[in-house]
Amino acid sequence: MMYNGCVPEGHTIHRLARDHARALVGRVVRVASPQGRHSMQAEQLDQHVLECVEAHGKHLFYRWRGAPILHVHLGLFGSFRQSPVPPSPNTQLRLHAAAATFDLIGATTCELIDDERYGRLVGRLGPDLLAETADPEPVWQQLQRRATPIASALVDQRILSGVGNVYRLEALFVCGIHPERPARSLTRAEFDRLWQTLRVMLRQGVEEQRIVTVHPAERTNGAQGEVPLEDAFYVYKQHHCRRCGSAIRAWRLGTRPVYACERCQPPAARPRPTLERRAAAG
DNA sequence: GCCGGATGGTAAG
DNA sequence: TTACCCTCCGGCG
Repeated sequence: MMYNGCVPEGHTIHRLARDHARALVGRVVRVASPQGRHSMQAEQLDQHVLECVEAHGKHLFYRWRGAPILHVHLGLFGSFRQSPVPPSPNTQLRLHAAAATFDLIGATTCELIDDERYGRLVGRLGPDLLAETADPEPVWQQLQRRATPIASALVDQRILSGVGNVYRLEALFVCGIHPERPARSLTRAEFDRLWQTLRVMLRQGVEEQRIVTVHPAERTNGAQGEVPLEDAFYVYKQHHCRRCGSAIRAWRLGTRPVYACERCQPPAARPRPTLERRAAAG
């Protein structure tokens, strides 16, 4: 299973946690590092019983009976492959129990950590949209304080966790919010809708193991069978708006590509005057 | 065969 | 802001 064969956002991580837990928890797991770069970690984990697998934002944590916590972050290229044929020579870590084999490839982080580091890592993450009881209030508080573009704030994992480049752009489109609007310019109603939209999108991604944000009624190639790539997104890598037909604008925000329909997502009409300006005017 | 991207993140300057 | 880490794949010669 390739999990899209693509770059992971929170939905991929949560799906992996679920699948790995079902296949491996409670079992003695064989752990090896075919590539050799993680032999030390493999030796420490081999033949231990896996107790649970947790996902926090885009981080994975594996807890073992009598061994340190395994921390995995897939980064941009990382993936797990299930019983791959043929196996990649670059396999960093192989987890195997009973009939299940998972190979880790290309992860930026594959390390053993203690509870203190675990606490620090999880502690610096904002609420995880895929956590059942994710609390929107601290996120709303943070956004109200920030002048940075909302698109940038949405992928700041300290504010909220699990959202990546595709989900942020798709959710902003669905909510009619321009990516460059200052985070603090959002109304509470806009924020609530954005929060809800992201939660629904991510949950759906976990189930479908793929990002498809376009509503079935808006797909051009019918709603049956596998959704073709050109029917998956509203704006990400698109050229024309599916709703109004205008050109999708593509540009760079920081280091990341962003896409928006500036007709469906109008830029802020008038920037709110700053305190200084108001003082000068008064 | 080489080059350039790609849904991420960190750390140095 | 920039460099860097990780892998795979398609485009181009």
